Amino acid sequence: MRKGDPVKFEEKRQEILEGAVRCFIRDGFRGASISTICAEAQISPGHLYHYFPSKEAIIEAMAATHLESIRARFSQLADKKDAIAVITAELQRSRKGAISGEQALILDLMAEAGRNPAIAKIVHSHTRAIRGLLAETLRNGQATGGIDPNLDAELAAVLLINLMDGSKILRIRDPKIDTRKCDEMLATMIARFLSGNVAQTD
Amino acid sequence: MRKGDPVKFEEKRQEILEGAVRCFIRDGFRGASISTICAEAQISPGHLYHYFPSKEAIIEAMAATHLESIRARFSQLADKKDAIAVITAELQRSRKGAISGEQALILDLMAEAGRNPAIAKIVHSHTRAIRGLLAETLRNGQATGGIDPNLDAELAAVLLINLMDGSKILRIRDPKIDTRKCDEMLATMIARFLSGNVAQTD
Amino acid sequence: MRKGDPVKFEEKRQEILEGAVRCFIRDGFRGASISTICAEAQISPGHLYHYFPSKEAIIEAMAATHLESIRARFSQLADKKDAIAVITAELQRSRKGAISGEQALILDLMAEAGRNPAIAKIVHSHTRAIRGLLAETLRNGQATGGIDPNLDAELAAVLLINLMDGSKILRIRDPKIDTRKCDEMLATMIARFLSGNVAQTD
Amino acid sequence: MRKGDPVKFEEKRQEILEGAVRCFIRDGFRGASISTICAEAQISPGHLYHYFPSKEAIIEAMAATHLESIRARFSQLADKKDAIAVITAELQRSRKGAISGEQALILDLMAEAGRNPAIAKIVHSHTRAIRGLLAETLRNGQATGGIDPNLDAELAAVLLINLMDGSKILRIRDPKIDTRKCDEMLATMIARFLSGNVAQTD
DNA sequence: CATGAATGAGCTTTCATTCAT
DNA sequence: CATGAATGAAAGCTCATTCAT
Repeated sequence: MRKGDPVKFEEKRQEILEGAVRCFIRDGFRGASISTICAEAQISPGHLYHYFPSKEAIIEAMAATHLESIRARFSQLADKKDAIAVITAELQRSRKGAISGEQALILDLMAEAGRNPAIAKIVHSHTRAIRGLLAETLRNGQATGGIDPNLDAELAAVLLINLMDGSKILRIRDPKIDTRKCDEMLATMIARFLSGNVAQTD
Repeated sequence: MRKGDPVKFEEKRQEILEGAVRCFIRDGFRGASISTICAEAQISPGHLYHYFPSKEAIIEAMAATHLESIRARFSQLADKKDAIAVITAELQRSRKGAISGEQALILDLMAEAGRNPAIAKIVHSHTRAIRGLLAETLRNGQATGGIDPNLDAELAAVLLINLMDGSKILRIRDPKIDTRKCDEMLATMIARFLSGNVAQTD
Repeated sequence: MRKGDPVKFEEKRQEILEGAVRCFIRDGFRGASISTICAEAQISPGHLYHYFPSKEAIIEAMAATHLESIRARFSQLADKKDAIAVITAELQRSRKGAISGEQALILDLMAEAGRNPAIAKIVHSHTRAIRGLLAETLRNGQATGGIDPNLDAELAAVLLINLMDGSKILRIRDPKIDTRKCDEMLATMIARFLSGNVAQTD
Repeated sequence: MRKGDPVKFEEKRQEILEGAVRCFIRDGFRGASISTICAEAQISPGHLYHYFPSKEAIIEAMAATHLESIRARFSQLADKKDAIAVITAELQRSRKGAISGEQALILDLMAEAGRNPAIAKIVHSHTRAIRGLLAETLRNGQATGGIDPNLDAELAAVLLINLMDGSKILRIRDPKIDTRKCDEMLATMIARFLSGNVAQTD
């Protein structure tokens, strides 16, 4: 696991992870085999272990990398936009996103986190980060108006994540769904939720 | 796959499936092995193949059975309650539900549906059924008042399923979450969505 | 690891162990592979694990069985003969013994015991048993005369085992050695030791 | 296998062998891996093959070197002392010796010699040398008195080696053994053997 | 109906060895 | 001289599945 040129080493690691992602999307964490990953990354099985000590470690590294890239994207969005726009942008990206099959990957990741403490830890930390970003955006919205100031920002952030998670399953449940209409109604739902109609709550 | 008494045959099948569910919850679809399932169902591996032609078939039958039981529950609820009550009841069941770990099972199922056409088909049909039930309940609500009549009931049903799916991930993302508060805010969200606040939507 | 007929199960286990012994003699513990053992025992690699949970377990079982058979032989000898005859008989058996290569096996076993606590435990218990038997025989000899009564029987037993162990290496050190003469001199050595010449000891 | 400075080359070879010995003691011949040896010798795997063409060659060189150092020690001892003192000195060294675990190494070596002709050859030559030295010492003793002149010096030397070999196993068979007492009785045994007690031999 | 012995492909991982730099 | 990236065969082991009883 030592290396000469740390830069090249890290590059190769990323290359392998990219191959692994493709395999995980195609076959799932358990379904993907080391030899498939090696074929995808164009290296020999022996050499893979130069970069990762175990399949487990590949999954962990991949989870960390993938979730971090999501978090980074959120961070950028959160800087410039209001909560609704952040969520909307993310949902659209999720649907038309560069990496097809990302949804299944996240589902696998969450299912794995339900059984594997190491993955769980990574997911928890990621979740905290995302939730924090969203909550802050919401608080900004509450300060500048437009968002119901009575909402607990942290909890509302939880629900927004909830919605985004659910929408990853949406296409699996019905691949023929009209994405456009669906996004519109999601926007409606979020808007109504955050704007603070008190009609039926108490 | 021969059978003497079709009733006993079906009973045994269900018994095996119940054991399989426990294994799938504990270890996931790939992680659970036939021999584990046999141990759980107290049956020999040879005999198991009397009831199911393959592991694949067990997963499919289990998916069908499990989703059907969810649908049946929904059907009962939908008869008597309004949409909000249906969702709320279901969410609470999901959290405090008899079978702990059911969430992970559903996640696994959805992830599998993303790769396995046979499972996908089962999920699609189940989704259509649930969505139909919810949409009908929503339409009733629109007729009797209390629910925004401008909402497309089918699409709104999609979103409600969305919320329920997402809330399966919620506890995995953060096991320490305050379930009570979260349920309350979910109710708020749904109420605001369905009641039809027009604040920011147009 | 369960079974229908415990007798057949045990028979098969012994059969596998016999094959394993041949492999261990030929290739050593580490050098022998599961697939070699399977070939020797004429079973498939998967099936081997029906009878033993690991290669480690095979080595342990084999060690236990092998050492036990040595102990049983000693036990029989010790009943009827004096110490010198016991050792002499054993040495001759070791040389002309049915199982050729047994010496290398024992060496491997001892080397393994030096690193592997599980094997060490088995060896220790075996050693205690053998030493006890020899010591008793020696004490009988001391009582009936012919063996120096001043000798500590336990310690003397240790030395006799020492001699037998060493003689396992003898043939490896020089395969052309004159076994006959060597045995004679060993008998002389033992006789002189046990008879109790006080010439140079103090 | 090219070399610039033959002296430095040989020094590095020895350095590697020293590292290898430590690995072989710890893990056995098969258990020790090239990369472990490289780590121990602080050298890269590629570079190691500059000095040795194969792992096999390392074992052989190590065997030759190690046995030669034993022979050299014997040679020194044999110059100045009588046979009993030589053996006693060696036994004590073996027990309290600088390199702990050396016993296991020798056992491994002998077991390997039982299977590997190249190693066997080295061992045979070493054995001949040691035996010659001991036999000469014994003949000296027979000439100057104190050692039974009727003993075949070569054969007696074989038995003394026998004893030394066996005592390498002693501590493995029973780590709690009282080394001091054991050494004393070994001295007694050798003394009685060499002094020529005729009590029960004819 | 029911068992569990048996298979063999495939899994993750290790390791001696080679080679470009 | 020296590195460590790279290979590929083989290791121990698991598992879905079949079959004789």
